[in-house]
Amino acid sequence: MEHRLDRIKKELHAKSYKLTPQREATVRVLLEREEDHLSAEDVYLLVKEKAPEIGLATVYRTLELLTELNIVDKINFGDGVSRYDLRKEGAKHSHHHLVCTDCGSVEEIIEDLLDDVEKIVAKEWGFLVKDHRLTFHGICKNCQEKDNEERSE
Amino acid sequence: MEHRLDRIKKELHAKSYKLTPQREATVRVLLEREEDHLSAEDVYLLVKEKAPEIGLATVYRTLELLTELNIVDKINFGDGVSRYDLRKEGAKHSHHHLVCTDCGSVEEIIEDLLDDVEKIVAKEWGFLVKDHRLTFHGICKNCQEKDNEERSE
DNA sequence: TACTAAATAATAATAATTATAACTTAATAA
DNA sequence: TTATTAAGTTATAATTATTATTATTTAGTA
Ligand SMILES: [Mn+2]
Ligand SMILES: [Mn+2]
Ligand SMILES: [Zn+2]
Ligand SMILES: [Zn+2]
Repeated sequence: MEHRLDRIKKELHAKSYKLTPQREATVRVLLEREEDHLSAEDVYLLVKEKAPEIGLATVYRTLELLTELNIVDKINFGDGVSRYDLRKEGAKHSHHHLVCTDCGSVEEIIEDLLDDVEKIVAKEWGFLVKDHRLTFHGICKNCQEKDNEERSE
Repeated sequence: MEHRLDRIKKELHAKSYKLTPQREATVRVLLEREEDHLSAEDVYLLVKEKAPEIGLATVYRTLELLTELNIVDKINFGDGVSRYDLRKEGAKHSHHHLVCTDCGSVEEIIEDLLDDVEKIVAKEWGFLVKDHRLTFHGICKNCQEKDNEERSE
């Protein structure tokens, strides 16, 4: 954790952004809750535990900055809020998501499954792909099993 | 156009929703601007030309209903608004998009490029895919050509 | 330690979306 | 056709998410 924090500190300094305690606290929250997909408000409430004086606008500004630096991805699952998702160390692209329409769970696919598709897009559409957003909507393994049990009772 | 409108009328009636003039006007706008990706406000302004007395909330309700019926897809390109995208006739899935980060243009890919990926997701993650959202961010053909010209000058 | 651009807190403002309540109407069937 | 009524609409208010403003503070640097 300290390792990744250090890398992020360096990325900030490399672009001559200051490392404030507020920014550090925000990054710590994102690292601690890496699996989650927190909204700005979620992040704000968690950061407040470490740095109670922080303002919501500062959290928004920090998340915007981290997005600009590609440290986090700003994603949207169709509820009214933006969510902020830490990139895996060294990842070039946003990772994929599996959203269960039944229980609401969100699984992550770290492996990049789009290489072939991107080749087609480059070839057929002449589009130079820089990044992607891929989300599947459907029924997660758990919910399928639950359904099966209920049906066989 | 009248053909597709009729189909949509029938889909509404099949679920015992009424076809009001406001809904018809909204659907007509969506059909006329099929290539575009209109926000609720965009739709509202266009519908007002046909039905000046319509309210913005009615447009929101109508778009919500059409989304529920999978006649439109509610999509989000990361600017602050939801956009409403008519499904192609008979399409089971939301289609893909190419968003140019340079000029802001949005191209559509109607062909479904995710069949193979979905098979992997089903097999490896046990996830039952019902729909997907795929957007590529990058540089469109036009902007690439413009860049090349400038560089060679 | 002093300097200064950058960042923050504490608002206020804006923009998008949803809720409420009184009125209107599309579909249905007598 | 007309009466009925659940569903839908308008007008407006409220809520929620996000961004802007401004006076104050501070991180990085010399
Ligand atoms: Mn994720
Ligand atoms: Mn589209
Ligand atoms: Zn589930
Ligand atoms: Zn372009």
